[in-house]
Amino acid sequence: MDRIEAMRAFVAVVNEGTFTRAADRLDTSPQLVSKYVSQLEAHLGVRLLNRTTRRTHLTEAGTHYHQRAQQVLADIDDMENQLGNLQTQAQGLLRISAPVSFAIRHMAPLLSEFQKAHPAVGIDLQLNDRKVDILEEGFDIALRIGHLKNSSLIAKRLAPVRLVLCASPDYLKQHGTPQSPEELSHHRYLQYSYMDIGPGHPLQKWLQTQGRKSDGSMISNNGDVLVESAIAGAGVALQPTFIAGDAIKDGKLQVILPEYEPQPMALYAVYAHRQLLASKVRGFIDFVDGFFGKTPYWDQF
Amino acid sequence: MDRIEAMRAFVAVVNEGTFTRAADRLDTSPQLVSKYVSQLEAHLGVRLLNRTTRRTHLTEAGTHYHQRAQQVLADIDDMENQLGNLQTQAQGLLRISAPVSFAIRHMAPLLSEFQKAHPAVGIDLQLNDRKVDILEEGFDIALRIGHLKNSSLIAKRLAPVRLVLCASPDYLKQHGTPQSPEELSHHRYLQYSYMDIGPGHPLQKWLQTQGRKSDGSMISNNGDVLVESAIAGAGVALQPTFIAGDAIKDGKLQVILPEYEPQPMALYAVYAHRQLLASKVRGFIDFVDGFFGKTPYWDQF
DNA sequence: TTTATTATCAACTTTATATTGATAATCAGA
DNA sequence: TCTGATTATCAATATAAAGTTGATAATAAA
Repeated sequence: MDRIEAMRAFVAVVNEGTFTRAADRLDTSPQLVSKYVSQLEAHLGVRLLNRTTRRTHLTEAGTHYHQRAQQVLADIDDMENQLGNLQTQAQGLLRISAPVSFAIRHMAPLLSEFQKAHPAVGIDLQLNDRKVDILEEGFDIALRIGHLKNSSLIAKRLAPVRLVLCASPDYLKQHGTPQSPEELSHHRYLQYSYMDIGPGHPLQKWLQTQGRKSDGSMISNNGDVLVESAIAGAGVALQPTFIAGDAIKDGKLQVILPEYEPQPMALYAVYAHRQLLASKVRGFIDFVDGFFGKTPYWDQF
Repeated sequence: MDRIEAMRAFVAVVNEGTFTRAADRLDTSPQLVSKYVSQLEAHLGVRLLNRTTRRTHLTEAGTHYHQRAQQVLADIDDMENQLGNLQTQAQGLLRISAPVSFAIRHMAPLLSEFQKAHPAVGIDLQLNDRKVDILEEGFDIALRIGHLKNSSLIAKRLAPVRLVLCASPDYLKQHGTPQSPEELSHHRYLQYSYMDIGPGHPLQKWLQTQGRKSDGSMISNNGDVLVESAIAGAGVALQPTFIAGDAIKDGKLQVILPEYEPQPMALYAVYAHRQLLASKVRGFIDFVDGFFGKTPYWDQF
């Protein structure tokens, strides 16, 4: 027995006066209403209604139960409506984790446009370059850059992320512009801590050997710093275009060995499940999907 | 799906932290708990829990739902407990309808002893000689005297009700003591309005003919009055011993034609149903049953 | 890596549900 | 008083759901 339905049946009988009219109102048969009320009485161990074939009368217990049951049913309905609204109206707080450098440069317009479209959604944007556990830390969505390993999470590809080797024109004038990967060995590498372009790539060997040097080399876990260093002529950086794009466009950096550009990575939105997704999450995914286009503005140089 | 059980499962999972422990607490299988929560989510159209194999985390919707669901469940439990107590503890107001003359003479000690045994039960005693509709008028029990027609009501026999023909010794001295029904025709009958001893009885004919006379006859719907009149020597009365008993014992009235005494009627407790009887009603029925014994005290003359 | 724990799935058995038709009780009006 | 209409409930059956068991994938800890 679904006790909630049974309670609804009982309350309907009391309010409508007869089993038949209650059945009409609940879109069911009088037999079923009768059964429901009987089961409810059996469950409670109390007679709620004195019924003849022509009329029904509440017992003392029934009077008490009716009052409170009505309240409980109203509570449940209210609760479910509230959840329904939460669901359809896209409201609540959307917690997003995003990579530091990307977020600083490119997320402000995205978020402000999203909030224009969904005014009831609050946003909590946390910048992290480590791989957060979105469930454990309570994130709705994490934006990630890289080649994703398969996991139980859903990943939606949002934009390509090109990596380019680049250095300042001044630096290249001084040290020469490499024409092949081998010539790179004479250059200083501005290394990003978590860089991984995959094994087998022509540049891979250079990246690894440079990383091991300790003579005046530079490592950072922040791409902006490395790009700024490259602009200042400190060496060669392998960085995504969403960081280096502006400097390239302005002529402050020059792309080298473009024919050896690694396979592009991608920006992903990662979230926990596909079904019964809160609409604030659904809405954000849909919104950000296609926002940057196939060739994002930062790649237009 | 029983939504209440599903809510209980969800709340247990949240409070216990895992599906398995929740299942332990609810004495069921983790599979079932999982199913319940899934169904609840499907019903609500919202994901309530983000779950991995190792841990569960509430969603925003889940947090809201958990709070309110806990409240609703507590409400329901409280409501049912209250009804349970009402049921087991015999409390509430017991509404009784009883015949006027009987109640006046014999119910006070019964009721006061009953209330000693069940202090939480209040009594509303309404005196009526008409046949009340106990459901329509909201009575729990009606005491009735007579031969009951079968109906949908339950009738429990409580005591025999003997009818005796009687008159005052003075009256009999003046008019003679009848030795056969035929001799009654010379006597004045103090008639009770609703008297019916059934067809075929030797006295039946006399009762009917006397009732039609209009010369100084006496009719009342109250037996006390008729008995008082008989004591005063106004005529012969056919009245129950619970009214006339005292006067007979005191010698103020004399029984005549005892060998023609009608088949005894009975005092009945009439109530609406056998199952799920409120315990105040059950308690009263049990209490009054046997209270008067096989030969009630008013018949001991 | 291996082992243990956990949530969920899938298939099945058992139980409950809802539907239909029938019945007894009651009321209204003739 | 009788007939027809209304009403609650019963009984039987077809359908759907619940609950059970064993298996699987994912994760955490050893």
